[in-house]
Amino acid sequence: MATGRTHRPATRSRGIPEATVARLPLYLRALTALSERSVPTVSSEELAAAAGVNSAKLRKDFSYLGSYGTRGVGYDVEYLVYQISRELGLTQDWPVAIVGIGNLGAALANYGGFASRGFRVAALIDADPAMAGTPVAGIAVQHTDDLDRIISDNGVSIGVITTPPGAAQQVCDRLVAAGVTSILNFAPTVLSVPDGVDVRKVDLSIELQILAFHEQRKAGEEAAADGRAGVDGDADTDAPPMRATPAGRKGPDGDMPAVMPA
Amino acid sequence: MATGRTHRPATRSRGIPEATVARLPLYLRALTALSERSVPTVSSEELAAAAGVNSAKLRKDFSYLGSYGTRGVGYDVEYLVYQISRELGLTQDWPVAIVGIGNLGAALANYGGFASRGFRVAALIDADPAMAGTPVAGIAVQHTDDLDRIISDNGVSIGVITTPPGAAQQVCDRLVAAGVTSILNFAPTVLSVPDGVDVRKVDLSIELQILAFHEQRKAGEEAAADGRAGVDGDADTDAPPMRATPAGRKGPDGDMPAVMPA
DNA sequence: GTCTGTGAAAACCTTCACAGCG
DNA sequence: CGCTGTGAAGGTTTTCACAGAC
Repeated sequence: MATGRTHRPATRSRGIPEATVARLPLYLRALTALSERSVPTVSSEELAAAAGVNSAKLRKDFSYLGSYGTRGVGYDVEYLVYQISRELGLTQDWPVAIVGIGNLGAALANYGGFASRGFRVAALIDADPAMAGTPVAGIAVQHTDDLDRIISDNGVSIGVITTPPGAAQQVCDRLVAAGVTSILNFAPTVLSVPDGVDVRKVDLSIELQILAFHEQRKAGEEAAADGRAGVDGDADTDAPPMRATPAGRKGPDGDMPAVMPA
Repeated sequence: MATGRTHRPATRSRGIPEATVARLPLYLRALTALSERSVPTVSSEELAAAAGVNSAKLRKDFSYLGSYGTRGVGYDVEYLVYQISRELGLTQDWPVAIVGIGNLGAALANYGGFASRGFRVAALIDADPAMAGTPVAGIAVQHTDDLDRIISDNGVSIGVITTPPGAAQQVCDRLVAAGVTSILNFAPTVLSVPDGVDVRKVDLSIELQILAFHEQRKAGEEAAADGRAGVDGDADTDAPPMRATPAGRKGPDGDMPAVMPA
């Protein structure tokens, strides 16, 4: 068994669907904003608009948590903030360790929204001995050699990996061995972890590629719209970067560009 | 209609399901690694393992693109790389503008994996006049005042927002007005955009909250495991941060913590 | 009357399992 | 044989639409 279990078996964990869990933070953020403006109650319609979902979905989501609304009125903002926080486990504080203090790791360490809701950057870890002791966002960077001790001493169960891709799996293994059971991975690598460890990934380049897919569709479907047409940057050589050896296949379009020594 | 359309209407765009599109970049990355090691062909089983999915899913995904495999053999690596790249629109080059050159924006500008596949950082834009002209990752930062011109001059259709949350919607509006039709949003805000504009969001704190949810579940279900028990950091005051006015409701557990002057 | 909570229907996604090509 | 491609089955998620609480 070498391939990583990345996603949990979906709907489990006391009945709340995974899709709903993924939206609770959105609701919480919208509710927190309302709370700061001292808005006492909110309807499913309003809250849904603020969170960017539709109201039927929101009501169904909330129905998994319990009956927290009042018919004809809406939801009590403070009360919902508390219930969702509790459901998400944010009424306790989660010490987090960031491993790999390059540009991105430092950016995350400095990110304010981090600490705001239940999370606390407990340690910054890097493999570069020259960085040890350097303060980043007010926290001294520690060396990878001490990873085990740092994790245990701080009771860290959530780790963030911002190392180069080549180091990610090794760091992951060490984090897991030290007791981390949830990992947020920014390295563009598929991580293998034992059962019981959760991995979520954030991947820049994947998001851009998904956007490019849709962007291409738009360009293709609306042949020539109107204003601002092809103002192209400076000379781009559009040469297809391919050389390969396939045989005749059945594809929807564009079979292969250049030389094919089949 | 003020609330932003964040997700596309799902399966459309010439039949490829959205879930499949989201995995194509994963396959592409795994294939690129194989290609660099000069592996000529790969089976669905092997490729699936490398991409962290199961093989049935992978085969179904590929079936939406066409019949690109050879029974009894597998898939030609180079050929698939090309087909997926083409499907994702990566055979052309996409100039990208990053708006908001703080820690995160700078980190993205420096991120190598950016340029590797079809994307090119064409412009860095920031609202701070003091930053104008400063080179970041070898590119001079330009001022927000020139946003429109910068977008048009470079033919940018994909924008990345890394501003503080308060500025995000405004920047978004300006990007859209200038012709951007795809946005990658790192600010923790729900963006409103007109139809036809795609928004994807990357949200740190949401990912952490989802992990916390599962982490809490684990802690709750395995009452007291064994080794490394509660070594807590320095004194944390665990006072529930609540004061509100709800009435008796039906929830699964923990109705509200402290003083309730209902 | 208003707005929640929820069964039922519809859409979507994943997994199974096997026919059939090489 | 081995491995792809794919109907069919099984799950999950979204949407609809309305009964019923306030």
